[in-house]
Amino acid sequence: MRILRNWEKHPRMVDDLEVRRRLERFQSVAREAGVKLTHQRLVIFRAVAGSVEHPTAETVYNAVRPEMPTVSLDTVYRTLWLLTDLGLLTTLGPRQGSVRFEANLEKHHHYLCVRCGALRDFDSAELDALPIPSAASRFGRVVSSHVEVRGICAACMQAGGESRRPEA
Amino acid sequence: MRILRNWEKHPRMVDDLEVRRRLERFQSVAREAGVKLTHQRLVIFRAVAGSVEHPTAETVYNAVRPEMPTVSLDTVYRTLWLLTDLGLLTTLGPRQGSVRFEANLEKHHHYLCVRCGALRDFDSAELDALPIPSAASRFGRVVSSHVEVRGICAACMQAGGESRRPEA
DNA sequence: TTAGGTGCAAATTCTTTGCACCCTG
DNA sequence: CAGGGTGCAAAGAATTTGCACCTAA
Repeated sequence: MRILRNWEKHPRMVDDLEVRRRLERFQSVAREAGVKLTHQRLVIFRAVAGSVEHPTAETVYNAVRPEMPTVSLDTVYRTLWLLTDLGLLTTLGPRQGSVRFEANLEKHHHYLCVRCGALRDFDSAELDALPIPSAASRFGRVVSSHVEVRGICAACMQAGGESRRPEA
Repeated sequence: MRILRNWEKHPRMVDDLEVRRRLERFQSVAREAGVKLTHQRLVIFRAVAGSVEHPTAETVYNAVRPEMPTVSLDTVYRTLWLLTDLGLLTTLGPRQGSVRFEANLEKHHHYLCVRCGALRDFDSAELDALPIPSAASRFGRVVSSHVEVRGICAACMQAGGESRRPEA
């Protein structure tokens, strides 16, 4: 059993209405794609859709086991990637070892704590409107862009926090 | 032996003067920190300092072996993390499996190809000056920020590219 | 009914560690 | 010459895969 990181200890929730909206979308997208709506998939998607923490596969696994003690970690992985392929989730690329998933598909930006790895969304109309410099579009087609702000989160400032290898 | 990704096939170089500047900095920082200047460290640092590709540990390993056939992959790892701890390198967090390192410590931004994983720097005075919204600084102290632009790079657009699991 | 989904266990991939020898300072 | 550094091999963590059974449609 791995040591829990700070951000894994304090699950925050997405508001209920939004979760229901995401679940509906899941059901219609899945049906349309001819993908079966299994109990596992529902529960796993709900776990991600209801979290604001950008959980890892293992975090989702832990969140889901009380309700569904027989799931296997590999089903969680397969389901998360399936949901990503269906366009229902987005991944953030591994930070400190593990890929992290999110169900927030709206344009937004990220705050990353380099101490504990906490990763939170924030909105900013001003940043949404950033121009893409030609220095960037020179490399190829541009699909999206967002700002990543790095720092030390309030919890870590206060606690000292278990300092894992930061990524600068 | 893993299949090479597009960006691993076309090593680009940093200009010579800049590499020399970085090597000098390395020597003085290492000396000051009481860290030994071994042949391995020099060669490994030069490999990262001279590349514009944000190489993984394994990419560095391959780049360095012709010159130093007896290095071990774990020495490459230890050296890269040492250099990072000394503040001479920065990491980008793993993308598609592996952590990637860079020696460019100036403020800059990133273009990421979601197909092949190519990751390139670009500069933009305008983006350098972007304001940090209070929605972000609310989470804690802010240390840095940069823009990440995602898209499909020119090589992949043309080639079709081996499509690895993209990170959206 | 039946193809797709799941659980289990084993395999892979990336990275770190323990230990004995080596080389820089 | 002493203590840090290196190479080797083995351990660990994260993720994927093969296979036989199960279940939603």
